[in-house]
Amino acid sequence: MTSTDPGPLRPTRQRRAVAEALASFADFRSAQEIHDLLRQRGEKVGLATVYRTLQKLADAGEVDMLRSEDGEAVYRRCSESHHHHLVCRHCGATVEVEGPAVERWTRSMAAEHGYADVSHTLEIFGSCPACS
Amino acid sequence: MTSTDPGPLRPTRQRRAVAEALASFADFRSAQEIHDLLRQRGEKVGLATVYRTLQKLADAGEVDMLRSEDGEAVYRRCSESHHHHLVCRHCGATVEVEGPAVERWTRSMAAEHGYADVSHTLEIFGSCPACS
DNA sequence: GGGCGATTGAGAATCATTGTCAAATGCCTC
DNA sequence: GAGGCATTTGACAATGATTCTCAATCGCCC
Repeated sequence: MTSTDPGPLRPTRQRRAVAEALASFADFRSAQEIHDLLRQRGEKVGLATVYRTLQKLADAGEVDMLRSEDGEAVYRRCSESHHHHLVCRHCGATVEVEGPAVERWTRSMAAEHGYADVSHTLEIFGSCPACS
Repeated sequence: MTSTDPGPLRPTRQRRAVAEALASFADFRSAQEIHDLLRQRGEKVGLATVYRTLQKLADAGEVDMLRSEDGEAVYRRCSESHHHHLVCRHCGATVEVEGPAVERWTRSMAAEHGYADVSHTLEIFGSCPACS
């Protein structure tokens, strides 16, 4: 089944460390940056473990994952409801935005062309007030 | 200066080959797939050249470039107006969609938070009629 | 035809991400 | 609290896309 089997997911020291690292950031960070932060804090966590943990958190919907323009995966803790991001392309400052208009629009576009089981990705980039 | 003068862009055999390859596809292809096609056709074009050419075409706005879910860059020739894509996640069939609603929405979201110089990316994924 | 800068190609180099597999750990049962 | 066992971890190799290097070629203009 594609329906996610919740699975056990044991709370280990490493997983807690990654979760805390995420909590200390306000914007998107790559797995490598998170790994570096943990290193500096003295937490010993393997890089592969950071990747694995981030993926699981993303699957569980506890963090957002998106691709920066050069294709690198970046993560950020987030509210649980469906939303999108307004990201400053200079400093990375991020605002969560949402609105039924887009959701409705994507759904109707998909329906119009007979597409089922629809999902979408939407990110907005710009210069934040501080960087303009 | 960072602002690079576009420059002439010489029409070479290789660039023509890549352009023709793109013309023969209706959906998104990776640089590697395009390179393979050229190989099969007997055209001798280096992989690095295919990458370079695709990037230039994308910069010039003659092709669309987007990232598949696993971060790979994929390209497709496209109409010139601003639009988005409805992509079948099984077979890759693509439909170009557009609508002022989203454009308006993203602009107003950005304005509301004081962001300037706004751009956005939006892709819709689903199962096309043939794959459902 | 010649000059010359743009372009190409082959392969090395980079770099994020994933796979491997033995060792370590968390949890459950007794 | 000890033992059994599946999950998780970590160090490092492997993968795979993309970029870099640089000498050889090519296209354009005179």
